[in-house]
Amino acid sequence: MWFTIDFESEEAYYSQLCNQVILGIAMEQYKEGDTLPSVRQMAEMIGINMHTVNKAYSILKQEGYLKVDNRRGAVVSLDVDKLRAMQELQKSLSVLLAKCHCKNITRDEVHALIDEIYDNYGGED
Amino acid sequence: MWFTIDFESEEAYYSQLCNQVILGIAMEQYKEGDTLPSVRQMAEMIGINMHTVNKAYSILKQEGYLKVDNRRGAVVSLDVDKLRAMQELQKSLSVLLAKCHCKNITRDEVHALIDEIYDNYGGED
DNA sequence: CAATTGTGATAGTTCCATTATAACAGAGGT
DNA sequence: ACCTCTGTTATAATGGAACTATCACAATTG
Repeated sequence: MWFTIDFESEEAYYSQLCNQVILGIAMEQYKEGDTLPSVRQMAEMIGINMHTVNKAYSILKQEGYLKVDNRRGAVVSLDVDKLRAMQELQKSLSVLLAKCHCKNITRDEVHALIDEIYDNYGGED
Repeated sequence: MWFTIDFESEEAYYSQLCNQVILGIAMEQYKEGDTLPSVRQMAEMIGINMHTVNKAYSILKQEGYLKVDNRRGAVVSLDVDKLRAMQELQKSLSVLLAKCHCKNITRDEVHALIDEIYDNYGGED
């Protein structure tokens, strides 16, 4: 996986990194038990400060994507709290779909786009 | 429509207000040509500063939900740039659906949730 | 003229994001 | 034991965003 930070983006560096890790897990380039680069390695690799990487890893840990094993570093470990995830999904979608409706994007177009994106992630779900 | 600010939320006040206006338009409680409360009225009504309301209105204007008519105030005026809206939708969904996949939320569950939410907005779309 | 509209300038406060430097405990390799 | 690497914490400094406050101005309506 190739991690890169868009230094021109308005999105915070730690947020960009979080999202890329989640994308990597969803696309199964990182699987349960795999280790991510250490905070120092990752920091030097993508050109940001160690603490910014640490902040991203801390958030990912809290949200149930990683666990930390001293010496091994950050290990992909999925803690599935489906109920909470569904609640957050509903909240995000309510605003997102409101915008779609205002912009004349039909329900079917949203469904089609979702199928298209979901095909990039693991096989059968 | 009842506008309220959650002062305990991490979300910025201007962002909360933007989303509520968009929700109001999507649910057709505000229609093309309707006027929103003036920046001063709205500010006093929901208990925040005039300039924070102005910031929200400016963003909504730039994103094509309002136009500003001196003396009348903020008028709902939908400028549909569907191509841009689709691009932003795809970007938002790619991260959102990655999280769903990691949390074992199936494609069908996402489709069902979308139908449920979309039913709250205008009729036939 | 009076009142209200959006808008702009300026200033102050608070908080977040980011960087920098330093230090510490825990674990593996030699 | 010693060295090295891990995450983690503390502290400080900087820049910028969010929010508030006050004053002011051009434009429009009654």
